[in-house]
Amino acid sequence: MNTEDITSLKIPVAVVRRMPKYLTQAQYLRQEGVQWVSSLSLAETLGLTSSTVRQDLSHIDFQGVSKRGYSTAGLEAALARTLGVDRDITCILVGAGNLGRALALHEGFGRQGFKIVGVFDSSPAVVGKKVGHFIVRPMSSLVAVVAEKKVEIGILSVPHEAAQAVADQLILSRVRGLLNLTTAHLRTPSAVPVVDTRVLSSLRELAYAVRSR
Amino acid sequence: MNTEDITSLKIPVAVVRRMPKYLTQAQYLRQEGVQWVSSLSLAETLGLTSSTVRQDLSHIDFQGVSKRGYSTAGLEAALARTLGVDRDITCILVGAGNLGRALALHEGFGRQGFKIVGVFDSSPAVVGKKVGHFIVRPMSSLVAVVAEKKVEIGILSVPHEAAQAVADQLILSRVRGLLNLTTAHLRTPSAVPVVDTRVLSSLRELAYAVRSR
DNA sequence: AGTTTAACGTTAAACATTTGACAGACTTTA
DNA sequence: TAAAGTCTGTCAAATGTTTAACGTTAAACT
Repeated sequence: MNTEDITSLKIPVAVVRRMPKYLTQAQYLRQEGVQWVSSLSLAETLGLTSSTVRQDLSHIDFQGVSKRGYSTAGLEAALARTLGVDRDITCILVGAGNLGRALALHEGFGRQGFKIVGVFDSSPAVVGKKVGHFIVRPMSSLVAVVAEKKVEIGILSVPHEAAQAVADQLILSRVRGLLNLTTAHLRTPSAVPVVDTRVLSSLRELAYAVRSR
Repeated sequence: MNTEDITSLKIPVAVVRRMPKYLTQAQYLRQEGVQWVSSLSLAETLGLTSSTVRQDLSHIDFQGVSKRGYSTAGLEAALARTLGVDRDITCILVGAGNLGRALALHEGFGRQGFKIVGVFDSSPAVVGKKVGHFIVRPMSSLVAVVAEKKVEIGILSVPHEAAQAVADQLILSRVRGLLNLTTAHLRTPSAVPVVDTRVLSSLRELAYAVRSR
């Protein structure tokens, strides 16, 4: 046996968190027609050191070129492959309140490969209504839709109180990961990763930064 | 001279990031009528170790009690004070697209002290329209509103391409911090902190977690 | 062709964070 | 009033992350 590909063996979480930023920037530069980018210039635009950038990019299966830097197109492709966003990912959204509807209507995620294939809500008042081109479905149809459409990711935008119960239903329906937009902390089996995007927490973190001076 | 209050001297960022979670949980428990909470039980519900919790809470100006733990009400108050969210914070929102409108309509932030006092957009097609009880204002009125209402925080939900320019305008208008909901990386003077809430980055991070196995 | 030099990739040191361990404090119980 | 037991606060070790430094590679130029 052979440690042939160090690259694919557990990338540090701090690095994984930065990878989407590199990807966004590589994508942007490539679209602007820029062909090469150096670790220093990436660092400057993302507020990091060039050393961190080089260290981070050493985890992906892609080489820079002396005196030029990294090819933007190559970097974009390699990062997308590493993150697993080089193929579409099907998602469903649970909770068709203001935030849920905003996300369902936002086309950017779809363009980046995150395809929403269903919008669910537990409230009979909302079920059956249209959100963009979606018709809001009842929670009872969750399991069937996840199975049929091979849904990988569930996006939660329900009220705090309902969050854990909905998360449990999503896990039972066999989604593979959760994006949590609620303020609740979700408990899941370790095979079902959760990433939190808490706007309220971010506001509070910002309050500290603004006021502790 | 005297190092009297170790508590108020630079709390590690990792700790500041967790404080909003402790606050949310303390608030929830207090509302449920729970009076005491131990570091172990906080740790279990938030997915941490009890050691981390005790270490973290030692940074706030509040003491636990042997054999009982922390008073939920006391903890809530102390955390709010430490984070600076014990008084209202005025915010404005720039970008009245789907996401911006959803946030403006979301009442939860207001209940937590983040008072939105204005919604702005650069598009003449949107200016003057209503979003909830707000009338969308033109960017030209930004400086005056920030000064008049003593706005501390600007929330950005504009398209990627416009983000830096809008951030610059917000900084000139003298907001003290930015919540960035765009995919752009914002460059600001160090006196103006930025906290990012990138849904797309979170989705990508989740893609890695789901697919790298 | 050879030299220069910009940039990468990697190492190791510095720094930050997390964790386990335990003394001491306080409540409870008898 | 004393003993038992539980939970905090803190220390120090372990782990994880960031950074500077430097050898190496290959493009560009003479």
